[in-house]
Amino acid sequence: MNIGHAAKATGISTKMIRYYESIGLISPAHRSQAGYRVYTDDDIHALRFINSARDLGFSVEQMRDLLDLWGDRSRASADVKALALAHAAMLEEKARSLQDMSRTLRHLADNCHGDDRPDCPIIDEFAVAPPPRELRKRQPRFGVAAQVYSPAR
Amino acid sequence: MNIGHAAKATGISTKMIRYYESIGLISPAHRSQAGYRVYTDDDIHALRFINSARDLGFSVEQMRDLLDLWGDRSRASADVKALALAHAAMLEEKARSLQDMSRTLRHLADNCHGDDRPDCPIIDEFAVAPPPRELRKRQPRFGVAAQVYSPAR
DNA sequence: GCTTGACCTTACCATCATTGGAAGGTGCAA
DNA sequence: TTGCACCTTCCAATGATGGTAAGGTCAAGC
Repeated sequence: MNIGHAAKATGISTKMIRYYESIGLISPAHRSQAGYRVYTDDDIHALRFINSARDLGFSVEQMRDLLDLWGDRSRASADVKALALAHAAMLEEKARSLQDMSRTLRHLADNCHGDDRPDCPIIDEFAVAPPPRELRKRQPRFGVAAQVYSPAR
Repeated sequence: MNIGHAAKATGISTKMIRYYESIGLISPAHRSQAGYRVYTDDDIHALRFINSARDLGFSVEQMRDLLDLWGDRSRASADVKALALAHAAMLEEKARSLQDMSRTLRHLADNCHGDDRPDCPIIDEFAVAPPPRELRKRQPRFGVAAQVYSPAR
């Protein structure tokens, strides 16, 4: 199976498959005589694993940990569970934070006429509110896959 | 007021202030004889506005739209409200998506012994689940500030 | 006046996951 | 043989941010 076929079979683009190989997330594929990458069923299995983990918001580094555990069947269960639960907690925290943002925005919008009058608290409050000396700790500017916990290695 | 002072007054790093200038989000600051950037109260006002919008998850492009509306007071209210509500809706959708991910993970973890036995559905289901021919449309791989709506220009 | 240290300047490079393109080689079918 | 779809590697860009290096400036203390 060549890389295009593997991409269709796993939902990961050929670009990303090569990238994952280049960063060592997956082991280098075997090559045909012409130099084409050739994928076995086991490779496909691993790529599907990666695709699922990616859909669940795991970062590449987290996937690396999961794949290590996968390879090390003897100690998989407990560690994987801990990793998954920690990740779930982080996802929930992100979700809460997004909801807070949304609530703030809707609150501002509620006090905005929405007609042609120029005064609108969305604009005014934004500008007026002083940045109080970092009580709100600067969030890592967000991307779901940010590493927030250091996983059990 | 020079850039360091402006940074402390607004909560935006000097790096980012220069960056925002370089991409045209803010107009170029006046310069002192020595070439130092000099900021007026109006500039500080704009930077605070940006800081608040950033905290609410707006992308640079979205902030650009908001700043345009800010400058164009005659039609601000309705457009800003629409922009804010659309953004709020997007934030909620992201939050829901994160919660779905979390729920899936916790569900998998529930069926994982968490002891030394090697079988753990977190691992097994990941790998087994086939990637059904793109029913789940590939999410834009997430960052809160992704442009999802095209704002009223 | 000189030194010191804190600030400023520009210009790069790195990050993370991903996409795009260019330039060239390969496989297969008509 | 031609053509097209696929493959290869390499290089660059994205967005928002952090870092660093090499050099200029300012103000205080001596």
